[in-house]
Amino acid sequence: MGRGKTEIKRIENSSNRQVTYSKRKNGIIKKAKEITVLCDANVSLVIYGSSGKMHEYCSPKTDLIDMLDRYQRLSGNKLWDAKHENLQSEIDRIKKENENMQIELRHLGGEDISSLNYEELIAYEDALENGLTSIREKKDEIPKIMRKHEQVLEEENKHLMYLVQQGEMAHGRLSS
Amino acid sequence: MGRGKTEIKRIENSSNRQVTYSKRKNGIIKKAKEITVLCDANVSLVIYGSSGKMHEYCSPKTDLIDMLDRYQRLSGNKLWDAKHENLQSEIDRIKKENENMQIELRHLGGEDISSLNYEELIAYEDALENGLTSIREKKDEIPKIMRKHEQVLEEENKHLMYLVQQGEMAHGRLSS
DNA sequence: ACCTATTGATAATC
DNA sequence: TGATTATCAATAGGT
Repeated sequence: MGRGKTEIKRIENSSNRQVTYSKRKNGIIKKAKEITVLCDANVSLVIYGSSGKMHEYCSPKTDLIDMLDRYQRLSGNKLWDAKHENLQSEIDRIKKENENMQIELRHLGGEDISSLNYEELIAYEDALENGLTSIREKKDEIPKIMRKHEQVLEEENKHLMYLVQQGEMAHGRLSS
Repeated sequence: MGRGKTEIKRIENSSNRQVTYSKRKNGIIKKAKEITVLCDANVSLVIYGSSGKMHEYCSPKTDLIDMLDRYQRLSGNKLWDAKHENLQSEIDRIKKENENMQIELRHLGGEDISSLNYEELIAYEDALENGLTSIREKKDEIPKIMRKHEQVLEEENKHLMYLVQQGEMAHGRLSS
């Protein structure tokens, strides 16, 4: 387009090349914006000219990181290094663990149990009974401990009272 | 361009949107290739349509990873590090959640409860009792359901036996 | 940078 | 989908 057909080959004249770069760069960015709006597409675009300057466009709502994430998932290409992969797999592992625990907690709370079979129900029942027994034992210990503690305190009190009385008596003899 | 001026706003008709997306996507990719050749620019382009399909173009010689490396150096934005930090913080968050659940599970199992105070013990006791009640209700339902099912099967059996007998009698009459 | 002749892209249509 | 074409949009080359 323009005056005279343009062959698609490197423009040798450096300043023409720079001009064309600048114009076409704007054109592409404009088109990227347009397709974003017209078709709700997501576009990520990074351009460098030979001058070294860089320009980018990324559709709103997403950022480059999002785009790249999706790129990886859809293309199967790995952009991040092994370290990131490890982190990702650790996340997946932990999430799974997490989910399992959530399910177990819900089951222990008596929720979402319709899918459980008889054996599983019995296992949960046992687990709950055991837990309950331990908790109750501990709970019942507490008043005893408190009573014991109370007794100790009382004894100590008594002893201290005695000492105080002794002190007062001695004081009385000396000062009055 | 095309027949009638086009406003740059979301195309509501989904199939038109899809067609336009496809055409314009090709257009942009073509332009990216052109600027690459004409101006020796480097271009990285990733597009997704709402259909979920993804297309990319990246100038020859480089690949997306190169582009992103240069992008980071030139823009100062840290994609890898940011990504890395995000993953790490997500791991930390999930691990913490995980740990809390593990503690709760142990508590519900009656383990590691020496640090719990009286109120907490009571709360766990209540939770366990509730869970136990629900589990037991469900557990006790199962034999009833099985018995019902058994009855249905028996009835069905009876009916089938009857049909078989009928069949045999008819067969007997015809063939022997 | 701005201007226009001209090519290129594409919306509508089949 | 894929081709066609009337139109609009981008832009090459000149100033």
